[in-house]
Amino acid sequence: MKVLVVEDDKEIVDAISLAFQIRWPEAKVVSTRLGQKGVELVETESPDLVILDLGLPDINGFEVLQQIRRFSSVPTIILTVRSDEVDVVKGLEWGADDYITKPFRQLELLARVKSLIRRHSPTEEEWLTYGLMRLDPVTGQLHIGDKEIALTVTENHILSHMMRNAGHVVTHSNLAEAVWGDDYPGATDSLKVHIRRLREKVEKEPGKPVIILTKTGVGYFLSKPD
Amino acid sequence: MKVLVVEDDKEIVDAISLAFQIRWPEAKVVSTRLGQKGVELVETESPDLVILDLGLPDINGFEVLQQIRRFSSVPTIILTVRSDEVDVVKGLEWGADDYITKPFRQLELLARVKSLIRRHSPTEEEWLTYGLMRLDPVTGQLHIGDKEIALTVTENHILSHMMRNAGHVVTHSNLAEAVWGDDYPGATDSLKVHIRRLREKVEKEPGKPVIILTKTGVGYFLSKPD
DNA sequence: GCTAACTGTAACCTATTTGTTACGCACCTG
DNA sequence: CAGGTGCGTAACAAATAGGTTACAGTTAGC
Repeated sequence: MKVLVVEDDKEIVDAISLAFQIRWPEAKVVSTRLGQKGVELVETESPDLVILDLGLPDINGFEVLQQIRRFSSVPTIILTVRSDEVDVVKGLEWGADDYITKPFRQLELLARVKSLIRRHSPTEEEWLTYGLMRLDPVTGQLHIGDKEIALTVTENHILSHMMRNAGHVVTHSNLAEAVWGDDYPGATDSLKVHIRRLREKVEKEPGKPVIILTKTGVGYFLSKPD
Repeated sequence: MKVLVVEDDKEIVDAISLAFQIRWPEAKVVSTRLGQKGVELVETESPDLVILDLGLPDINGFEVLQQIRRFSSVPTIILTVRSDEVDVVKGLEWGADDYITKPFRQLELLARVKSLIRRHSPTEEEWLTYGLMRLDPVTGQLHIGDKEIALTVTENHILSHMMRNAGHVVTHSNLAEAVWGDDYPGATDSLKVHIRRLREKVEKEPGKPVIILTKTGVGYFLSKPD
């Protein structure tokens, strides 16, 4: 468990360190007072959690958050003296997971940290459900009613991504990214083949799909479950 | 999107409903003043989000949360008048995902809700709204009241451009540029065909449009909503 | 190292979308 | 009222996107 604190006020850093020392001694706290350095440390230290002050001496806290989010989804709590609601909204919209205003109480900080870590902890197993379908995205086992169907990894990627966006259209590029990662080869031709194969497994009549539907020119979406 | 509010103070319920109505109209708000009823509603209504007051007339809010957590991991925000830190810590440790203290600001509530929902469904989308119409310009899905209509990419270009210029007349050339890019072929004849097709999807009587109106010699515009 | 399963490519077919054209109607102008 | 302009409408043709299938290369498991 490693925590990165990006904060220029030494007192605050000490308070945070102390809080962890007392209540969560096995956690390691790393800190820096510069935003730029903070971004680098996220990369080199790969912390499990970032606590980020919005008012930094070098660059704006939002800027730091934005840069971090370009390559990492590390849980991040923003810290602000201002109780200014605009900052909070902005921070959350830019990808922060939580915020806390200074002055804060130790207990509250730790409770939020704990809650955040729990949410991100990989132990939580999740099932995706949609209508009658239940999918374990870890194993690719799909249940429809009492039938059990084994999906291949690619099919699993596609279907789980669609189920996570239940009811909404997901674009071709979105799906392609979910399957082949950030930059995928130009030809997304195979996508339609995979869709066909999925339909073969999922639909009664693959030729007349009622679950996996097409949005021409855009992508695919799951029909609304009754 | 369905929200369950468990709260006995009618004013608070109204405030929450109002906040959603204004800023997130497609969300449905269900509420009850009793904790026991709240637990049942989580089961029967399967909301996407629960907002739970800790001070309820029948049973303690923690009790409610605990019972919910026995069978559901629905994202839950707890609501408390007390800024008492112990409550907050306890709530978060018992499985709440976030908390907010009364009195709260609409923006903050919605920001937290949005952040929480986003964690549960990763696609964030921006909607264009105008009167009863809501359009997702990324996918071209259009909602009018409870109807969902699929627009083609061209129709999507046209309508989203008009919605972005809500209430103002957009010229033919403006629209043409929005659809076909900087320099479009001379004949914008097809524009009127697309307008016709849009009206077919959007208007009750496409022949007597009341939403997409013509400004002869200039272009088209959206009628003022109500 | 062999087999079965999975994946991507290509060729061909079908469906949908888009642009074109022709024509009708309303309105304006002289 | 004749002629012109601008928009609406419908039918058709072209272009594009998606569906389907077969096949071959790759991978995984035994």
